[in-house]
Amino acid sequence: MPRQVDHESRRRLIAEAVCRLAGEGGLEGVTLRDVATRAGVSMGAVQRCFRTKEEMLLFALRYVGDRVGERVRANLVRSPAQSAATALGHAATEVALLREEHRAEARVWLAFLAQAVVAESLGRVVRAGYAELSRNFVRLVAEAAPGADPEREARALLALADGLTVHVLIGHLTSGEAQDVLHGYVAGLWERCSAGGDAR
Amino acid sequence: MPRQVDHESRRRLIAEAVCRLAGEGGLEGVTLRDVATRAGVSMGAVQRCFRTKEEMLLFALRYVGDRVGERVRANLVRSPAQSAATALGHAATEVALLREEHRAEARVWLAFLAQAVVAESLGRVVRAGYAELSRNFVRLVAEAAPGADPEREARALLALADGLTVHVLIGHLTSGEAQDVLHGYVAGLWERCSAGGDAR
DNA sequence: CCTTATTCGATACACCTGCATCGCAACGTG
DNA sequence: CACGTTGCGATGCAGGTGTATCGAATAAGG
Repeated sequence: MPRQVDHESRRRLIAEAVCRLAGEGGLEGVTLRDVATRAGVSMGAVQRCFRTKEEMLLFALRYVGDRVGERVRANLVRSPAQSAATALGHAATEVALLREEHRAEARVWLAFLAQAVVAESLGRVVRAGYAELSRNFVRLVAEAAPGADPEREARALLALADGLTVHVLIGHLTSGEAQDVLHGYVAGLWERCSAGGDAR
Repeated sequence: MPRQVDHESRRRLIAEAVCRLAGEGGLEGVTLRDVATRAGVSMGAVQRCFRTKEEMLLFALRYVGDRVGERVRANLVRSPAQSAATALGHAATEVALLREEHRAEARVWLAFLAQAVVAESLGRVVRAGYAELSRNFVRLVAEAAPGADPEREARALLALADGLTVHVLIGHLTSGEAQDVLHGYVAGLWERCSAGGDAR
């Protein structure tokens, strides 16, 4: 067996090239040739790692999805140290990808999102990602705001975070404004249910 | 001057073909040839109406943006008859494009949105649309919830509506769940500020 | 009637796409 | 050391893309 290369690490290398390209020019700007160039390998290598372009995109999508999910989970495990409410705020901020250094990641995510609406294979992956996020959020909400309906509040928070991400990407909101909105919302949630019964 | 055709109506005809195609296969599935076929004209006619593809997409984007904005505005003018809070709910529901018959429009909008992040020309149009929506929402919030910070609440509501739209399109939420979240949020907003001061 | 301006449909063109193929180089094993 | 297996880079290929061009059909003005 000659020339054994670590396929998995190469796949990650290529996935990162995909992400950088998608962040710059959207998913339509992702070409096998450009990916190969950007990753510093030849087209043949890309073709050996992924039988087809769709397979490559699916891998890249899981790659970024996992990274975001991982960060949220990391936030969760060190949440006991903080109040559940602030943990919720941090998690939402994380999901909203508001920090400047995650802007590229957010662009990639939106590009995949738009494609996932019309491509069922991507849709499945995206849904799975959101399902896990949702579970985590429900848990956090139940802990932080025992009075409210956790399912609904979690859905609202997740949707709000995503909407804010999009609005920041578009340039309709600044990152600071979005953070302010998110912070205000979480504070309101905490206030509403610490006051007693569920809202509505 | 021979064979005078109504260019404007033909442009709208083509824009609708663009929307139908974008709703089915995303913006990448929009081809000049397919557009011409779908609109029932020849490629030459499309090229006479729009010098370039980008020009065509821009027109189509404004076309759907105007339609949504128009519906929101129509909701606004007949709002005096209803409470400002329910008017706000209706407007948000309208923006979220939750009704089944607007699902296609929502897909088109998301397709444009994703492209607008990386194409400045589309971005300007999208931002302009959101700016107008935002103004209307601020007015409604100020009327419905005098206690709260209208700017921030309007931003939150708009982002929430958009986020819900995306989650419904992806299949993470059903239309009913989204409507429930939206309704709950508006109710909470009303409750929070009718109780007195702004939240936080 | 003939000219002329305008629209339209078809086609040509250059380019780019994803995928398949093929020869060469690299390596562990006999 | 030879050898065969495996990876890889380059190139070929068929299809599709946006745009430019061109001839024909049409309808007004002289």
